[in-house]
Amino acid sequence: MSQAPFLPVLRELACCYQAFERLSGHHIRQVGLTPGQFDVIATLGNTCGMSCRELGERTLITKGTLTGVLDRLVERGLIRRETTPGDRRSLTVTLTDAGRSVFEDVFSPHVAYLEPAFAQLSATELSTIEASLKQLRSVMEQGFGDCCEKLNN
Amino acid sequence: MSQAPFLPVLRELACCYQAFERLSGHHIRQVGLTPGQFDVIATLGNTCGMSCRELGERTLITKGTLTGVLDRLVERGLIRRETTPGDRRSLTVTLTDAGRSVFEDVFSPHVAYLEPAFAQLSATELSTIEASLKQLRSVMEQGFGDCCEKLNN
DNA sequence: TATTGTTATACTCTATAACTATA
DNA sequence: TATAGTTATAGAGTATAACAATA
Repeated sequence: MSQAPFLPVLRELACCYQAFERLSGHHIRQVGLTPGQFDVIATLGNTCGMSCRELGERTLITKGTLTGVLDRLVERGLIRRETTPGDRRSLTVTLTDAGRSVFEDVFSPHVAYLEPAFAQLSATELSTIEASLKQLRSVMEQGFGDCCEKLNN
Repeated sequence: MSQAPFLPVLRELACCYQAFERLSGHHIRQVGLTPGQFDVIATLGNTCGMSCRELGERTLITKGTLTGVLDRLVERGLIRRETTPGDRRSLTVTLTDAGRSVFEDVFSPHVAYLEPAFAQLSATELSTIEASLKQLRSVMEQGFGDCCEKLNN
């Protein structure tokens, strides 16, 4: 299972991501949001809205699924679908006031929650980690296009 | 959204993992396996089997879900549930011959598929990346226990 | 013809909790 | 009492493809 020298890296990547998911997922579910829903809220936070297409690209949720995720968020009054001026095929998705306040109530404490753990790392260490991740990602994206594109058809 | 200096690291981690999922998920689905099913097969590969509890801990699949995943793999003849000598509550899950050959047919070509991309990285670079991931994970696991424990009750 | 988003289908995963058998 | 797995339930994500409206 460890013939190839890069397998430990991939295993560690998976474990690392799962640690992150567990750490953040716990917080998120307490507000009654699923990871996908939080992803949408977090992506819309601090923006003035975007099309479903762009939202799908950024969250990596395919368009068929996205419709359902957005439906549930609309039901809960957290987002709004508006017609996009200039292109009547497109819809612009924005946070409602309630959505914005969920974003603030969840995201900021979330950051605050993570803060002490990350305080142990120096700026240099953080840069090294970020550089490592970027390098790893670029290797895996060889010929597959950007991380956040081309998923919705 | 980027007040905290560690947020870019988390964003990059998520993107990096998604790149990996996309890269490997594509291959896996072609064999008709879901990520969870592949996870089980890969975890059982090169072992002589393990209990559902251990399998759940390693794959991070909770026990309720695991039953269903295993059912589907049994249906397809890829795994077997056997009684564990010494503890009649426990079941030992092992790959069947068919399961082992799926493991070999999928996993090795999978590694071969990834190989050229990773060949660009030197041994030193790989170590740096692995060290970064380990450091990042350890920070996120502060007080949360090991990556692969305590998920099933 | 191509793009945006919705609908439809069938399957799978998720969280949770109650339950059986065994220890 | 605690542990190993199963069952049950309700909700949500996934892949895929066909579809309507617009460009």
